[in-house]
Amino acid sequence: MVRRKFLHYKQMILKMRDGGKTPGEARRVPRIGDVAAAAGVSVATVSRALSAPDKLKSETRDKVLEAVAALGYTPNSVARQLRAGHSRLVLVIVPRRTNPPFFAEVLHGIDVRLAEAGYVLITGYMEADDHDLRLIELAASGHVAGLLTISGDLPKVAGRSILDAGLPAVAICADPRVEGLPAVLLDDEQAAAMQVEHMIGLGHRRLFYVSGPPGNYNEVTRHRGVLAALAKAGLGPDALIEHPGNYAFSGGIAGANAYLALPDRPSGVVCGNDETAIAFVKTVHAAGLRVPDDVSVIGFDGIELADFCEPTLSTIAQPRFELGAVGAQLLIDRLAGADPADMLPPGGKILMQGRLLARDSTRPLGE
Amino acid sequence: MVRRKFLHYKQMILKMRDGGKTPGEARRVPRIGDVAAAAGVSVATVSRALSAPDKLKSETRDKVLEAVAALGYTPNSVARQLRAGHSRLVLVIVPRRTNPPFFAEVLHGIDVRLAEAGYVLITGYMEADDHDLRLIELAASGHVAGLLTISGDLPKVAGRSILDAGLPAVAICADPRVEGLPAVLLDDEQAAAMQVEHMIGLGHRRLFYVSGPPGNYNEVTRHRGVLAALAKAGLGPDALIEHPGNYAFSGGIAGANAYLALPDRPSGVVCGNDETAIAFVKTVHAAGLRVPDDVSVIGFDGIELADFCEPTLSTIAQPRFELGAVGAQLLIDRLAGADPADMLPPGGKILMQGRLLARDSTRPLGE
DNA sequence: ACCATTGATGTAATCGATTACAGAAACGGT
DNA sequence: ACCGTTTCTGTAATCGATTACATCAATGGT
Repeated sequence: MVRRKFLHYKQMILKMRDGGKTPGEARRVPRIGDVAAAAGVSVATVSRALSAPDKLKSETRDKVLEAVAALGYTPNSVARQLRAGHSRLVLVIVPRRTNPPFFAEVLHGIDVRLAEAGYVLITGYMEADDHDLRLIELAASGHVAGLLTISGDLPKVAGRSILDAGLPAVAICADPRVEGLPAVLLDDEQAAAMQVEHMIGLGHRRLFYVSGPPGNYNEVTRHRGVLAALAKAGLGPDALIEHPGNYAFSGGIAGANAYLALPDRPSGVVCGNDETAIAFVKTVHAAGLRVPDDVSVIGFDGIELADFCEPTLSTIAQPRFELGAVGAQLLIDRLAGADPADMLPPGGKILMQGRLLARDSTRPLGE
Repeated sequence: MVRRKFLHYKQMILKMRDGGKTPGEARRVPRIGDVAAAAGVSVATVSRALSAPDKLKSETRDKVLEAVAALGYTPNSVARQLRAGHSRLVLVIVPRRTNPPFFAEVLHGIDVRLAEAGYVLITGYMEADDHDLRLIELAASGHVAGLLTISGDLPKVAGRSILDAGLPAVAICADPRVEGLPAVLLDDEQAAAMQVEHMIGLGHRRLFYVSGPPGNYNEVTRHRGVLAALAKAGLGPDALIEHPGNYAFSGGIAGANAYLALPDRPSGVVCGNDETAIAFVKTVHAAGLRVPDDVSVIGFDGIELADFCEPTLSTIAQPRFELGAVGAQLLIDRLAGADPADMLPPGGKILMQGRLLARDSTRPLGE
């Protein structure tokens, strides 16, 4: 009896919370039981009307669907998810402030593909070492079905990795080098080689290289490509002067200042990404050098903006949308139960090719 | 009996799904019951050890926490959420491909503030009319606690709005003009007036205006500011030639072409945002005009890049991080039960001020 | 030493949906 | 008309955690 009274009170609070201030307009979110009552059937029938309509007599089904529409009922997906044991949410780990124009388009590819397959995307922004625990707990909490990372790193705290949650995961754009983690990547080595070959093809024999962050997966791989291309052209490593960058404007400025301070400046500059290249161009311009007359500069990524700066930037276009979409598809297949080994080439990675965009920031040496 | 057998089988499937192929390594995700068994206590005690530690004898608590650590237990937040009736997820509606450098920073502000308050952000990308239903259903599904929109529009399908779910919501950067919806906005009218006043202060008496998308909230408000500033300077509306834009590169190109075709070109150009301005400069440069020698151009937003193009772009800086953070805080307060009326000025909107950045793309007329 | 009070822990109801099984109704064959 | 199918719908168990209430132990006051 006392118990019943308590429940009644609790119910009132609930009503007030859901509805509004005036009791008259107290309109709570309808539950499956409300629909059942309105249609004069059981909750099981309502559930079936929505998820397996052909199991019902058409007459009953219509009655239920009418009630659903009248009440504006949407199934509570939290309850559904608890019962079903799996969710339709995918967590995407994104580096927080790095290179928004680039990652926005990768995300777009991911989002479009996930949406088509009925999944919803949760973006987890990750700073270098910050906020990791929150994402790890989110992954372990049963809320999400799978994991994508377009950041080179994965949240890790005190030896606890986000992968410990055992979620199906796929890496996009950068490879965290984790055993068994499928990855969709640009062929960075080949693409970086294209940068260098372009320069060499224009007659530049000495190059300045503003890299990405030392140790970064993409940087390491691209660096290998740069050296390989030089070697292939018969040039030794002394043909290359390197400056460590960070894939951001600030790295381009610092790189340019280092370049300007050089006694004998190379005629070609290879940058780790477009933002770096744009900042580089801007900085050497300010110092009185002209691009491409005095120095040729090439970027990497092919962001839209590279076509809107002065001069337009030669660069390597990444298939950003496709990288995202293919990565998302890989995860969708795994969530559907496919074996990664069946979908991937032997190395466990899908490599996509970059495309050289030769524009105005590079030109033949001495012309 | 038969039932028991079925359950047993189901359990096996669960084990295999959670664990792996080899029965030996079948490691399922631990539940609260597993921890209770391991610690030799009831599930209630485990729950209390995690959420109300001081209600337990320290001895018991330690025993439980040990078991938690040993098993690597993380509470299933789906179950928790179902029981609690509310979640820690906040859905942010973001325009899909528009102006990534700008929105990325607003999102950053939102994310930082939400994270501090223990919330997790879900990004719902929204295209003009696409994918709306998915977001509406997500909002109505009980998964999210609140709603932020930094897109001018809100998902709406067949008369059903995302606000019908009754979630606490806050608008940031753009005002969907919905009764009772709190908003954190730039003082667009004032900011646009600053653009014009800057131009007039430099002696430009006739202006070309590449607007945002006609009808867009920001555009409408800024347009009002432009006209007000002209009137204040004693200039009639014939001092302004308008071209409808779209806040993207393409709008800047189209605007520039329209400008170039003019028989008598105004000496000052006011753009709806920085991307538009950058594309405008690029296009008139290609046609042989020089900025700022032949024409002064001012942008809007203050994205990082505006300082890295040639010439550096005069613009109005928006406090992007703060807009996001303040908007997030407003929602957090509402979720904590605060009355919006207590937090907001009478109009229901918090207006933040823009800041003029006078750089190289504008200069006194005739100098 | 006994009862009252406080404190610690356990039992079981609960959140809202799905679904196995049971039971009822409709149908067909003889 | 009766029985066996098939078709449809209802009852109740279930997902994993939280928490009101019950219960039991320990403590203190007299």
